[in-house]
Amino acid sequence: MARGEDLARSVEDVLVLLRSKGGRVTTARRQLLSALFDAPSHVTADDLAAAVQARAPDVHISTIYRNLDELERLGVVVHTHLGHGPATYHLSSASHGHLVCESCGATIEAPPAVFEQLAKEAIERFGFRIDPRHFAVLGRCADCASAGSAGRR
Amino acid sequence: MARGEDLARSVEDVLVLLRSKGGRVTTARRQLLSALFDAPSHVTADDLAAAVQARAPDVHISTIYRNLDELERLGVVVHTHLGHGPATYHLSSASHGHLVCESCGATIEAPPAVFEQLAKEAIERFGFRIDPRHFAVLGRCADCASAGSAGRR
DNA sequence: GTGCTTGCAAACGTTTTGCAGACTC
DNA sequence: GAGTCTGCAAAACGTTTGCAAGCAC
Repeated sequence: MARGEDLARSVEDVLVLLRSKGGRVTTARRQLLSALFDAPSHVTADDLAAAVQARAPDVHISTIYRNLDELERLGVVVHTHLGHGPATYHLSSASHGHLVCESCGATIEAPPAVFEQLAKEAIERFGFRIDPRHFAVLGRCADCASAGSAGRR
Repeated sequence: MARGEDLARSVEDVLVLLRSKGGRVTTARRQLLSALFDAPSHVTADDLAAAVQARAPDVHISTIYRNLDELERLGVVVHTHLGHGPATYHLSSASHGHLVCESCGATIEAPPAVFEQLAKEAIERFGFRIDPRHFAVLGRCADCASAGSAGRR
């Protein structure tokens, strides 16, 4: 059960983990990790590519995807589908649920406690173990809700 | 506040609603609605296209998308992003939350009660009004969870 | 040297768009 | 007849893949 998330405290930690699984340490990987550690949460693969390319221009977006995949397999990052649009990625240590406003796109990071009761209900009723990191709860933020029911979508 | 969902009890109801907004009643729309009323929940645009085309072969997938959009604007249908893959649509009257297993893809329809506490927390903490119809909660279903932590992804 | 990783280009599946013609009202 | 809706083709979008060359070990 010991997983990447426990060990991934720094870029170097992850590189060690990677090497221990027979992986190689490359510039692309080092830069991607560095971008992930620096990034605000909710970065898209594209954002990450831009950050990486600022320092290593030749790194291709497909390499970003491949490595994000790899890092996810190691448990170092998770990705989330925020409603429409591209998936967003972040370190699994920065785990949290998301509340995304359908009107204005604002994203609120919700502490796990908010999902606790839901998690409990899901287990009790269906034996279903939710993973609150992996999806977004859509709705209306305070501002948009009070702006009236005007403007659906 | 009176919205499509309240009135949309049958294909004809929706057509009336449509007409009242200056829309026209066409074969494509009639068939799409009929497909929606017949369909199990969680149908993709493609599924709907297939159902419609069984009776009206020339209806193009782009028409399906355009009309689903329109119907969503009217509040008659909602769409949901089930993890990866295509969006799924259903009548908003058939509203419910979704629990989707990341391992096996099983979909559990959860009654609104399951989301009640989450809804309350979100409002209290953030003034955020959740829309539990519009997203999926990912995790592990009972079978996959008990099958051990084997098989991440 | 072995074999994991990469860049590139090309494909993928889903969804959106522009347009001219067809149809509803 | 006015204006909405349609089919079609083509593009957009995010993502994945095959391949040969390149690099870490």
